[in-house]
Amino acid sequence: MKASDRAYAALLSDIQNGALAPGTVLGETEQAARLGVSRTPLREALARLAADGLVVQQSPRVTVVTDVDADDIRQLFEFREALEIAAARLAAVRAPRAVFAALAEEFDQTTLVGAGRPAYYDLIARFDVELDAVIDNSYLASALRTVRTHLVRVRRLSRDNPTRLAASVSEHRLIASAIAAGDADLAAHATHVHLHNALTTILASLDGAIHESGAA
Amino acid sequence: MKASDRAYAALLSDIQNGALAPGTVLGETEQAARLGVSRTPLREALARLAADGLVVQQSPRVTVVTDVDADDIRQLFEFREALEIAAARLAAVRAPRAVFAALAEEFDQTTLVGAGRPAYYDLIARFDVELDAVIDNSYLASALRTVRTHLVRVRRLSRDNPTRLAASVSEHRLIASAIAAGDADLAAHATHVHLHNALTTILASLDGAIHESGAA
DNA sequence: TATCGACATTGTGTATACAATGATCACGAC
DNA sequence: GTCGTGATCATTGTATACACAATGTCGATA
Repeated sequence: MKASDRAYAALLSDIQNGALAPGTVLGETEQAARLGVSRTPLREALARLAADGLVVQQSPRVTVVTDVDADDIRQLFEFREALEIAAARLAAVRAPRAVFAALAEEFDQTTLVGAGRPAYYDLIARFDVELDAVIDNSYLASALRTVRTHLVRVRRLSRDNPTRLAASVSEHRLIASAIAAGDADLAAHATHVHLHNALTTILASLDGAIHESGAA
Repeated sequence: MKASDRAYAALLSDIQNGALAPGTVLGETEQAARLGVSRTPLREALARLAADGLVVQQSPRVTVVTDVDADDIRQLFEFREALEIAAARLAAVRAPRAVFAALAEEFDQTTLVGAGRPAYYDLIARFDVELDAVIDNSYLASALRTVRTHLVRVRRLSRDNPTRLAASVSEHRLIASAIAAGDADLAAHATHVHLHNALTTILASLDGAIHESGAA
């Protein structure tokens, strides 16, 4: 594995799990030493992170980890909505019926069995992979990848609550079955509803966290 | 100006205007020598072009200029439609009325006067800038920038015809006035129509070019 | 005491040198 | 004659050295 890949993976992970908090200044020399690579591959890693939007060059002198505030989340979800609604419509038109019917069934099972959180996230991931595959659009796929990269941090901010998780499973089931039925409008609207609910929950959780920290 | 910026600008320009044709292999040493920079900044430039999707690392050994075929154009326009419809809707909700009313008026004037091609492209560019500004969404803006970068090459493939240009001005006028009126649905649908017409023209022009070259 | 200037320190931008990997060509064996 | 194996060569990946720019601090002067 290339040193630049290792550096990118390490920095990405550190930023996503919060080890490198927003606002942290990433000096080339410093990070190169920390990760055990030289400055050249580290610069490449930083450039990739900058392209992803996870770090930003504030001045030629300082590269910092980007912040995640409520307005960023708004922007991210506006973008996400545009992409995922388009994706859902395309999938409804193009997807082989069987694939998403099977996924809908699995979402149904997950609800009934009440499987744990990991199982759900795994199922969601497979749903995303299938979606990317049937959409057959590298631009959309690439943009969705960016969105998902940022979502990892957003999810970390808002604690996931079990009620929301159950609702989310049910919403996914509807989206999958709409795609399976070839109903583009329903797939689009169900996606819209899903994202609206997800955003509402996240913002509420964020407000709660602010109030708590304010009270503490 | 940084050497890496110069290299990026030079390569971008060369790719967009066709001096570096699709499929061209870009060796680091070779291009560094050609552009008069060392390999380090050139690598950075190549990385940025790869992030833009204008070049691709086929193997760790060869970086080539990406091809533009009909399927790529389909993908690009699916993506563009998702972004621009979302952008039009957001603008209709958020834009100060006056700004886009003025733009609509200018599009109207352009039609009447029959101003030349450069004036139209200039007006379009200002429309895009205004759109980006009122949308206030860095993710959307960044994705739209990528789309526009690719569109430059697509436009080169299809020769622009005057009839289409006139229609395009008229379509833009409607989009601008819909945004000015705060009518999100109309702005979205007018954008949809505009992109449909643009794509149709491009694909037709592409077919024509193929037949001609086949006949020649 | 406050402000301006100069110098030092730190960190990035670029170049170049070195190491490693992959490809190609030639030679030999089957 | 063809296939396989090895060696050489080119090209990338990484490291390091050097140059330049920016910022901060210290001192001197007003």
